[in-house]
Amino acid sequence: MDRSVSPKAADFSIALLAWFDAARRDLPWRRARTPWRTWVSEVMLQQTTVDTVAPRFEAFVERFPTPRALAEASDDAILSAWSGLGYYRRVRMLRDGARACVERHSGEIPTSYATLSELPGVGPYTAGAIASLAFDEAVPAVDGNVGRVVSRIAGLKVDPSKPAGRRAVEEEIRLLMPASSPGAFNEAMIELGALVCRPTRPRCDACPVRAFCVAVDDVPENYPLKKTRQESVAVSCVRAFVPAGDGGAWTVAIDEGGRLAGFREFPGRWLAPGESAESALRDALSVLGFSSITIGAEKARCRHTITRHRITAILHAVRAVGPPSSSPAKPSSIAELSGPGVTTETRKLVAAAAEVGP
DNA sequence: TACGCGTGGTA
DNA sequence: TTACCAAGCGT
Repeated sequence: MDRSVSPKAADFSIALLAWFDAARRDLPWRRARTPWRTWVSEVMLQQTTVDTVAPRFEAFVERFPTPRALAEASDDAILSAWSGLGYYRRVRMLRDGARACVERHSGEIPTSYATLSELPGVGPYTAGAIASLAFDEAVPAVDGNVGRVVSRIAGLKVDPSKPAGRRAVEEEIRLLMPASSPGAFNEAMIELGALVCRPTRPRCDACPVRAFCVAVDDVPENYPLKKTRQESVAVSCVRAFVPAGDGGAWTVAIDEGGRLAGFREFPGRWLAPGESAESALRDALSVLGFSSITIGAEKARCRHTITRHRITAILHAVRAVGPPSSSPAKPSSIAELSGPGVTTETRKLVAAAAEVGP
């Protein structure tokens, strides 16, 4: 590797690593750099901010200290431990990856990029991050930060979120990366993107590698190429608060396989254009086996966004005779309705209803 | 390849 | 208020 590193690349690394040594943040996953802690943190940080992950990281690795511990955990346990992090599919994939370690590697985490890449939920970035940060393998790890930093430094007019753009960025990294400390190099590039080479208002005046940067003399914000975004869609849904016991209400579990699988929510459904809330609720509750349905007043409403769907959820008070025991609907206590087993939309509705009054 | 997947923060 | 995300991955 060293033979391909030019004197200019060596100067780049020296400047970058000196900056990182002084500026690196004290983050939980950096305090003990084990392979498992690295893996967990990288998955948590996918599309999720440091401020969201930091307060939840230690509790998770304390509860599941090894891949084997997570491999053997129940759905309820992992979803509860992941509560508040979003993208719940990630923790199921992490568990699948942990199970693969148990089944194929005696519970150990593979040490090479190639073998890490064969684990479920481990893509090019995560494999590169674990291999380099935990095992010091000299491989690129291109996340959103690194894609932005490298496209600016090299003046690449590519979209690093696409495979072709990512490969172009990886080629540049191979020219720059020092054989002596690839892990520190990758982590420093990520940190540079987060603290200095930001998406908007980059702090080029404080950049340790501005002497090597093409975009600093251009318009840095023009790099990298932006991905085209889907238009967001406004949708409404109606839900029923059918009392069940002391402050509680009937809920249904979301089907396995769909989004938010495993969480509970108030019964209801999307509102078709022009459809009345009353007929939609009557329909949804009948399907679940409720009878003698009386739709009451609006009890609460909330706004909630899931990816590109802007949802307005409206909760109605409803009186009805409970369904037979064969129904998927079950009673939930008031405590459960504001706990980690329900969707965020449900917690918002419960909170909004509490503000109005019981 | 384009899309779906959750959440909380910022402009 | 809405737009745009923030350390991606699987399908």
